[in-house]
Amino acid sequence: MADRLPYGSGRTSPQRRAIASMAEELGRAFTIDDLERALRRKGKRAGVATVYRAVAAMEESGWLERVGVRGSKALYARCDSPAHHHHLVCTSCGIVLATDCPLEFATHSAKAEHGFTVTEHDVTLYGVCRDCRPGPELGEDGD
Amino acid sequence: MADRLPYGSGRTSPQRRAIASMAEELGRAFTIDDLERALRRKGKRAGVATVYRAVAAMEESGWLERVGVRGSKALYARCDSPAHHHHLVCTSCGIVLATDCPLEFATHSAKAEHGFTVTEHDVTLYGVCRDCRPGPELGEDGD
DNA sequence: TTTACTGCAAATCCTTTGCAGTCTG
DNA sequence: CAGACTGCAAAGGATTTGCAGTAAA
Repeated sequence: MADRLPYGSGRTSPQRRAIASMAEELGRAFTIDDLERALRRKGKRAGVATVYRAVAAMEESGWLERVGVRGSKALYARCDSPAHHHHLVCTSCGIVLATDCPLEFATHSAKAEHGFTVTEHDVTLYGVCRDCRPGPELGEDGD
Repeated sequence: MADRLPYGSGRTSPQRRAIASMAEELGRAFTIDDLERALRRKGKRAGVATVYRAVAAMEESGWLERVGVRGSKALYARCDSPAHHHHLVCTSCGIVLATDCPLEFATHSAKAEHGFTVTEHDVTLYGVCRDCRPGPELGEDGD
């Protein structure tokens, strides 16, 4: 378990517990829809509104993060790291890796070149993770 | 005018001409709604669907770019630069500045550290441009 | 003349909200 | 017991689509 509560100061319930453990179990990026489907597959049901509300609470508590979009649906993922970072989302399996913020210098150059003060930024890198990458030299040297 | 046609190989029409010139005139980031409003203010009308379709055509032809979101609405801006780049969107006045892609190295490190091959990325930096920045030492030293 | 563009309205899609009922603390 | 949480269904907001009519080429 994490040392941070899934739903901030909120109350718990069978649904929220199921939602939290499913988010944990999925391990990778998911949409609200993915989550619901996964729950249903396990025989656990939760109304759409409940899932949206629970996810919102978890996001607010920092236990979950919005890591981009897939089509027109928001993507979320479990993410404990309190440090500022960004996400590498595999478009094949949805695994989410965290990467340090690569924009410190961009922020600097924006200021230097344009006098622009960056206050926020949205960054998500999409691509294919090691395990999903096809290719000849994908040996089983790793894990 | 630009040496690139606003709406690719499409046909022209009074509406599309008005939409294109308004996008040009606005100069900064706008939502479909902003655009419509601006047109109406000039006495030019265009149905929502028409604006959406025209903007889609212009985006596809590369004459316009999606430069982020404002709330739940997509933000667009005129942007000729054919080179890969990202946007600095002023949250105060909406001016859009282009900045070189700051992610080459992030892409590299993603690969080096995680074996992750970045194929796409969404990056928009929000902040305050020089002209909108408040503060005492906003001298007229620069350009 | 052909067929893309227009406009309106209906339809989608994702997400949020209202409300009465249930359950946690 | 008070108030959060749940679920259903209706509401919302942005964007898309169907269709008949108009107008570029």
